[in-house]
This record gives sequence, structure tokens and C-alpha cells, in this order.
Amino acid sequence: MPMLSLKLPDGSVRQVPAGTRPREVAESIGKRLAQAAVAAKVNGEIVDLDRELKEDAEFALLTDKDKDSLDVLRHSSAHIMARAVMRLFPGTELAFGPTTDTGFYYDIHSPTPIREEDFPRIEEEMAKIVKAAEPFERFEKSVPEGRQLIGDLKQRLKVEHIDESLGQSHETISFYRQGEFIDLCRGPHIPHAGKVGAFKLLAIAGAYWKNDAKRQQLQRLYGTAFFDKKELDAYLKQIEEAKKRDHRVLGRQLKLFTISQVAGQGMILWMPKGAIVRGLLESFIKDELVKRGYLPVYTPHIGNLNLYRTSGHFPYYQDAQFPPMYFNPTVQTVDTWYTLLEKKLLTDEQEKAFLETIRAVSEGKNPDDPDQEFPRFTVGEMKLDARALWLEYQEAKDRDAKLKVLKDWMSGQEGYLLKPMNCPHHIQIFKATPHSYRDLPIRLAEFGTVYRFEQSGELGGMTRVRGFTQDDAHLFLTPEQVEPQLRSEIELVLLVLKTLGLNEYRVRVSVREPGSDKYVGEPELWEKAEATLKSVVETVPGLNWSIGVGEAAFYGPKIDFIVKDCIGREWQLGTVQLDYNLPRRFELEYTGPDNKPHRPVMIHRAPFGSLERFTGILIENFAGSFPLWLAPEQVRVLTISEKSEAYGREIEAKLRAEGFRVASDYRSEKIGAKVREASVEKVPYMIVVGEKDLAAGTVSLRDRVADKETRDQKLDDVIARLREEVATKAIRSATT
RNA sequence: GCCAGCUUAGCUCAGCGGUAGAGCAACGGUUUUGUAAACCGUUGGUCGUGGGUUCAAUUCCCACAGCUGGCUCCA
Repeated sequence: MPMLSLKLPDGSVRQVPAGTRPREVAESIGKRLAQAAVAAKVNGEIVDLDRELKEDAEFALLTDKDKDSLDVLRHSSAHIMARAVMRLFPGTELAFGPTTDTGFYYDIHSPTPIREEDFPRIEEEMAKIVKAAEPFERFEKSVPEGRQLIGDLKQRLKVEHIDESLGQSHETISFYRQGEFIDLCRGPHIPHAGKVGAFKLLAIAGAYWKNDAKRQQLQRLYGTAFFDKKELDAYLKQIEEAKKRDHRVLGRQLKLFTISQVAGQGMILWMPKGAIVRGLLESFIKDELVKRGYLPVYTPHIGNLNLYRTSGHFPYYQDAQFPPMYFNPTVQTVDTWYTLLEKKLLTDEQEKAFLETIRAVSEGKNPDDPDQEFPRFTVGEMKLDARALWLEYQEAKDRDAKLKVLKDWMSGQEGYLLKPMNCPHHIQIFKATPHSYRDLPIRLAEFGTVYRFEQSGELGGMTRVRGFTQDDAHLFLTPEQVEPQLRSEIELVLLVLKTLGLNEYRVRVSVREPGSDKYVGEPELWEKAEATLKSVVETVPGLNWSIGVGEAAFYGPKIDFIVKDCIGREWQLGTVQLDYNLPRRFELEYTGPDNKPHRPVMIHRAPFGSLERFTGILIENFAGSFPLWLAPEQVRVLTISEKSEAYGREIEAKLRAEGFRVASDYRSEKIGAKVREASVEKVPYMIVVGEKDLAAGTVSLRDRVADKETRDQKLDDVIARLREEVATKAIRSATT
């Protein structure tokens, strides 16, 4: 029998016969190891303990101490959950059941939907399976045989998956059996269910089959599992703690922002304290921009529809925008008409009614009340407009021709859009004056508020909203200026993240999805832009980046900076985007050294991204305890008793004169209560004064972050200390 | 938009087929205090909105809205 060499982690080499299983290697090393082993790592691939070894390999046994083992355990836990569900909900069809960073899920379709109240009995059933500690057994079948097997088990989705992908890419497919439960699965698995020390079902949610919104919606059951109950408890506690950092909770508690159902969902109302934080962030970035040669501009909140027709925003994102505002109210009617016709829902009677309305309008009548002129303010123009529509529609021969008449008429109507992006406006500013190559780069910056009609199910807190302000800028450059400017933009984003203590982020170079029609412009320009971005990120030292296929904007690729919120969701903050397309669409030009017109390149960039989202993430990053330079209330003066109120007021006035954001508490509460309240409200420093201080001309400084008091201080020394902390933008926030 | 759950005082939450309760907050008083909660009292709710069942609905049913988690989307 041929022998294999296994190189173990300690560097030793072990000779074993081909076909030996990791379990046997473990047993030969020691009984304890054999018992503790969960899986094996063979040339970097994690495999079952029962998988036969076929070639020389770097070999390691994984126990519950290894990070990789947890993943194996959780995948097996997903099977155990699925098995329990199959027992309790006969007829359940299984889809995919992978692991996540913190647990696992299984997508299923059950004839009777599963609800949260079913969790206890599912968990009970899972506990039985764990207790029985049956092994997970792997076996392989040819594609047709495997398809037959899983089809016999009435697993329609698994059959579909074999037909759509596995069958094409694989010769054989693997299954795992555990007792009565058989699942199509790549593995690997733990040796037996008894290895699962603790588990819990966490949530239930909808998910589309193969992540496709056009396909069947399944139920996704989330859970987590650990080797040890203590680890599960620690994890659950950590989730509880994280929830306390939630910016929606802290935003309310600390009176930073509110969202009113009355004002509109997805609209952030910045309360005075939140407005202070935002204002300081704006000043901070504005100072940096001025240093870097940016030119501040202002543009309005709405723009003519034609602007966005040219830029492409209106056609590309119409569904995600607030509806356009038309002067001619008949457009709404025609839009409804168009939609019905397009979806083939228009009945003959409806069509007749629409035409009748248009006829009435074209004659300047209110269709509901022919005695009234309608509408008076634009009736002259509308007469002409609507009459043309009325005549042309009747001449249209087929559905396509009718659609065209309606569409052409609508696009001739003057309308405005709440601006979804600032770039078209900035482009108009660029176009307003001629430019020489000597003037470039031109950098136009604005805190531009934009509005997007995000799907209702997406809205939440400050991270996904319908109106937000970008720290936006658009740069117009010569092709040679692109690379150095991109580098400088990345450095600016990194400066922002570093200054605000956001140290955990990932960088994504977002490129096109090949073969998709979502993008404008020639492929050569895209290739050039994508290559440029990649070559730039490569030269930034220590940048941890990856490619995001299909994440590009419709006009160009981008570099996105992504952070996680308190419950682990990822959000894009800063972005740097390269654009060869809008300069074309808007026919931008500058005069080159050859005295001929040249086309500039554009960079769109926003280091914060959205001030709403950034602030939300920042609240969570600091757990509401902002560094001194950002704290809405920096110092609170507390008096021991009402006897020292006058002295307290004197101190307060001095601090205010020095430029600090200071508040006071002169109530007849005990000092302990005042300290507690200031602490709960996350005021970084408290100055406590009593009669002794009055006599000695001193103050007592309490540092909330260090949770320490220092008595008998001179106010001037305290001021110097706080001033220094503000000037350096020091981050010393507590995590509570 | 889709799936599931939730919605009771400003906040956190209890409650129930017979027209509501706690703690904190707010307000008034007592207290004059040395570093994370003094004491007493008072106010506060068309129980998310609309409809239905019922002698009677905050409670049961339906619809809608909003919120939460996830999916899809995200210029």
C-alpha cells in the first residue's frame, strides 16, 4: 500500500498508508486528541474526520479550540435545526443552510409557515438530536443518482439547484446522513451531534430563493451554536450590550435627533444637540477642504427634470426617487395612463375615459366641472399641449406607438425633481465659465442635501433615510491629474476615519458587473477607470481592500469605505468615484495647451458619505460619549448646595467666555444625583463647586471617562487642559 | 416592495372581553447636601388609525400606517 507523508503543525512528518482517515491519525497520536478532534485541515481545506487521505499533505487536526472548528460546528447545527424542523413540519423543503460570522441559518419552505412562537419546540427537538449524538455520515453519488435520491425525498429546491448549477459543474455530489435525515451538502461536518454544546434560535426572516427577488420567497431561520454554554451566554450578553449602543436608542436618550411619523418616515430631524455634532463635523471637513483648494458652492434642493434626463439619474433611478413635480397636473393622469398601458392593464373604457379627460383639458375645461376653466394658471399652454396629445394618440396605430406618444408628451412637460444627486448642478457651475487647463483641477464642494425614495422596508434610524446631506464635491481634472488627485482623496477619507476613531473599516473597489446593461458609456472607458482605481489603491500603504463586482455606480467605478454598525451590519460611508461618462453626457470642455478643446475627467467624492449615516455610526462608535471637541455639552457646572450658586454662575460664565459649551445644575439635589445625571447624559467633564471652593477660589474637576475627580484645581489650569484636549481632537471616550 | 414580529403615559414596560397600572421623567413642596439615584405629593393615556364581531373591545377579527429583524435594492 502506498504511504503518504503528513506534515503536522509542529513540523514533524508522519507516514501513513493511503486511505487513512484523520480520525485514525488522531487516535494514533493520542486518545485525548482523538476525542477532542472536530475536523481536520488538509492542505488548507477543512474536511471530516472520516474523509480518506489520498495524497501527501500539510495536516492538522482541529479541536474546539480552533476558530475554523466553530464554523464546522455551526454548519452541523444548521443541519440539526433543519432535521428538527422536518420532524415538526412535515413537507418542509430545504434550500441553503450556510454559516455566518456569528452563527448559521437555513432557508426553508414549510407548508405551514414557521413563527417565532415555534422556536421553543424546535429547540426542544434539536436538544433531543444533540443528546442522541448520532454521527454525520458522508456519501457521494453520481449526479443522476443523487438527483433521483433527493427527488425521492421531495426536496424540490435541491433538485432545482442540481439542475441549475451543481449538475453542470460536478461529476458527483455529496450527501450527509444523520439518522433519518439526509441532506445534499458539501460538508464538512462534526463527527456527531453531541459535539454541539449550546445553541439558540435567534430570528426568522424572509429570503428569496437564490437571492433573487423574482423567485419564491422562503423563510430563513437564524440561529447560533457554540461548543460551550458559557460562550453562548457571553455572545447573547454581548448582543444585549451592543443594543445599548444603538444610535436610535442613544439618539433619543441623548436628544440628538428624532424621526416623526408626522413629518415623514426616513426624514431625520436634528435636535439641537445633534445639530451641534453635525455642525462641528461640517466645520472640520470644511477646514480640510479649504486647505486643499476646494471651492465652496451652493445649489438648490430641486432641479429641472431635463437636467436629470441628461445626467441619466432620472431614467436610471426613477423608482427610487420622489415623484417629479410637473406644472401641468394632467401629467400625473397621463403617467397613470402610460403605466396601465405599459403593463397591459388598460381597458377600452379606461382608455376612452383618459382620452375624454384630455379632450376636456385641451379645451381648457375642468373634466369634473365643465363650467369651470381648468386650471387657470397655465391654461393657455395646456390647451396646445393637450390638444397635440389628443390628436396624436388617436392616430397611433398600435400599443408601442401609443406608448411613444404618451412618453414623448410627458418628456416635453416642464417638471422639477427633488435633487437625487448634486453632480448635475455642480456640472452646470463648471459649464458657466470657460476653463483653461491651467485652472484645473476645479474642485466644487457643497454640503448638498439629496432626496431618494428608498423602499419602505429599508428605512431605519440615520443609516438609511430618504433625505440626507452629503459632504459632496466634484472635481474636474485633466487626465494626468487623475491619479495623484485620487490618492489625495483617499488620504482625506483616511484622515476623516482616523480623526473620528473609526479604525475598523474595509475598502471596496466597486467595479462593473460584466454583461450587465446597468451602466452607461463605452467599455474601454470603464476598463481604463477600473484599472486606474486599482493601481491607485495598490499604492496606498496598508490599505486592506477587495474588489466588489457589480457595485459600481452607473456612470463609473468607485472606492468605497465600509464600516459596521453595533449589530454587525455593513454601511458605506466615504466614497471616491471616477467618472469619464458625465463629462461626455454634458459635453464638458477645457482648453488645453494646444489651444484645442479637451474633455475633463470627473471625480465624485464624499469622505463622510452622508452626514446622517456618518453621525449615526459615530454615535455607536463612541456609545454616545463623544470626544470633547464634538460633545454637544462639554462641561457641566454642579453646585454642592444652593449656597454656592453664585460662585457656580461665575465659573460657568468664565467657561462660556472661553468658548466652551457649558451647562449647569444648580438645583437643590444632592451632588451624587447631579453627578449621576451628568454621567448618564455623557457630559465629558463636570466642574463641582462648594463652599470650600468658594473660600479657596478653586474647583473640583470630575472626568467622566476616567471616572475620577480631582479637587482643589485652579480654573485656569482646567481651562488649559480642556483646551488642549479640544485642539488635539483627542479621543478618550468611554464605552458606556 | 417582500416575509415575520411588534405598537399601552415623554421613556422603559406590566395588564385584561366589563371604559387602565408601575418605575423613571415632568411639575409643586420639604431638604441645603462634597462626587453615579434624598423624601412627600401632583399631573399625565380617544391603549397606533379606521372598520367589524359583541350587551360591552385596549383585549377577538380585518384593513391601513409606523417601528424592529431579515431579504431584495442602494446614484
